[in-house]
Amino acid sequence: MSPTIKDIALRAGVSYATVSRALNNHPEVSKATREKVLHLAKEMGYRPNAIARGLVTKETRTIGLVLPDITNPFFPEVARGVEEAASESGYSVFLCNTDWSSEREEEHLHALMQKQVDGFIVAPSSDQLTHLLKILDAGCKAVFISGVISHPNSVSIIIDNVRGAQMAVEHLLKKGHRQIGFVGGVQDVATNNERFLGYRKALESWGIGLEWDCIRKGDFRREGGLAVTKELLRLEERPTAIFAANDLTALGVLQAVKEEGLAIPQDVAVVGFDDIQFASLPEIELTTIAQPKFQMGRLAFQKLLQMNKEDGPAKERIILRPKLVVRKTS
Amino acid sequence: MSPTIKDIALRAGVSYATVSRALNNHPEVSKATREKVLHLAKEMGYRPNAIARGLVTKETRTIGLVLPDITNPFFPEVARGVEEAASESGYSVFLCNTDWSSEREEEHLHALMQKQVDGFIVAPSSDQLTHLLKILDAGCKAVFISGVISHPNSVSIIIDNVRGAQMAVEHLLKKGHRQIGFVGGVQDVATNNERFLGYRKALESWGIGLEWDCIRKGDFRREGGLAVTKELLRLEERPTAIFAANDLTALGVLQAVKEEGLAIPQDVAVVGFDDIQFASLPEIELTTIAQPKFQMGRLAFQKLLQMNKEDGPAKERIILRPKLVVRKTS
DNA sequence: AATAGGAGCGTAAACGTTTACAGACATTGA
DNA sequence: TCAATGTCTGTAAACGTTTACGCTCCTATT
Repeated sequence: MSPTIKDIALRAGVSYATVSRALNNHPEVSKATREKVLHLAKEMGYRPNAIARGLVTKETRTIGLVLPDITNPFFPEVARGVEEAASESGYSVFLCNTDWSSEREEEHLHALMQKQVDGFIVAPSSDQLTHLLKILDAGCKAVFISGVISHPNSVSIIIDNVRGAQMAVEHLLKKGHRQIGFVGGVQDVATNNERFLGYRKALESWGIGLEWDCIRKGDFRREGGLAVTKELLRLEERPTAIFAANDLTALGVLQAVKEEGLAIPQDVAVVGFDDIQFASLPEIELTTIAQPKFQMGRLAFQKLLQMNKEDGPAKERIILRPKLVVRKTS
Repeated sequence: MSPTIKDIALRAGVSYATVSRALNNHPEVSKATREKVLHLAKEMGYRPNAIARGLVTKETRTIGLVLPDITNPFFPEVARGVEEAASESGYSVFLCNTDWSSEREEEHLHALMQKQVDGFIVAPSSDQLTHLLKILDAGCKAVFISGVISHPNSVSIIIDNVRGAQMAVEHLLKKGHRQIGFVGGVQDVATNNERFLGYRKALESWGIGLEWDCIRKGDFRREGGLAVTKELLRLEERPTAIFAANDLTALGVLQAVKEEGLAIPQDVAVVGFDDIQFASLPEIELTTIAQPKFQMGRLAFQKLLQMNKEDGPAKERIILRPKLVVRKTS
């Protein structure tokens, strides 16, 4: 179908090894033949077969990006960073969506390994890390976004979730709130656990006891935040403020508050986490904790590339600083 | 590193051709050896090398998804549909982002071809279709989302943009508006052109002349909608309603109207296009034209698969029906 | 004039699979 | 008993590259 290196060799009257060398700018080929080959290649519409090349070089210039929910605006932003950095370096990226399922995550990792990706960027879908460790032990390189794994073949890029959550809750405390609810995300996910921990720490450091009634789990999506908050608001002692584990959840919280006929932030203050682009809409103006999503994506790819080049063990942990963005919901 | 078919063959005491047959469930291998091979494969942690397989079968079980802006919530929804359908069938998907650049689109297509993808799903970034036609002529299969290309190797899945825009504008007309602005998206994109055409048709059929001052181009993002609408609202005869080429733009329009101190929908009514998930937020309640994003993604993959199986020329054109969703901004 | 070195190129092996073909052996039917 | 058939397996080629090795000239050095 498409011409191969042999077809070019035939017409150029040289061996196909020479063609390969010419195309790859190896020095040991004469100017004359290089030009002849290059010209023929263009003329014949030659496209190198990356599969064949990958088979021998053991480098596919391909990475896997495994995300829990591409539908959550936090992740596309990260993905864009990854994709941009990757394509600048001539890499392509496989996108995998897990729907927060550890099983689907594992399946995807399997598939990607078989496709011989040069590395993984994964935002873990659960605390079930055994299959992640397995691929690292198998020699694969990976960088983890939001979720830390200590392994020589990996680097973790995380925001300080505990600190971020603490900042969020302290902000509410400073505003005078004492009854602060927590609407969590998917259970057994590091992100959620850490943010909950930050919530606890903030309350503790202010000498406020945990009110377990005020602590609910959602699903990191709007629907969960909505449903769970409705329950919260019907408590006898309803919270005067709510910290949501992420912005999507916070949007659900806002909706619930509104539907219960309460005012924001007068009756109930709300703080989210992520600072997705929709948090800044004038109709929303959600107070939240910002993370450098796009940069995290770029950084993740850079680190992965770096690990592959100089392949001394990395085991790095990059901790980014969260930033409180105060808007109108608090 | 990882064991190959030959390693298994060695330990099983058979030739590696037999191992291959056993692993692929070929009928001509005895039950005994099949079981021995399968058992050894599991024990040794064998993972087939999809690259090597792809080289001989010329099937990589891999497709390319080329999108203009993964950051626009419309596309992740489509992507999720594609991804889900793909992984159900054992396919992986390359994600490519073009930032609405025709050049980057072409670069991505190049790269994907070299990686021997089995097909493309692309939402064209411009009306510059020559490079798309080129890959089709080269024998690649593709399905196009929102953007129609007539070629035996392609099928197009589009929503009837003209009709949708018409519905949007007619809705505004019925509400009594006569001065209706159009805030467009990126220029020379089919989606934008068709929606503009629908806008014109609606006005014409009601006998209303085009007011070129009321017609502006944005960038399919919030920023564009915001900036451009500010201009619109400062016209002497400012529009009483605005049709935005997509929801992201509409969000910018809403913001502009708000910042100009005008009321929605009393002073200015707004209709968008896409029905992204954030359009339904209680704080937004954007009237818009809905498209079945997730289903479009799934369908796109199915059609692509189908083209590859029964490879008679397809040249299909699937036109989906838009749906007007009336909310509070009109 | 002889030799060393280098430039340019070809040969062949390798990467890990799939698969056409052929061979070995057992089974069946006459 | 022999041929014919069928079942299972092995051999080898192929997919499109890269690259180690070696060969042939040519040039420069002594």
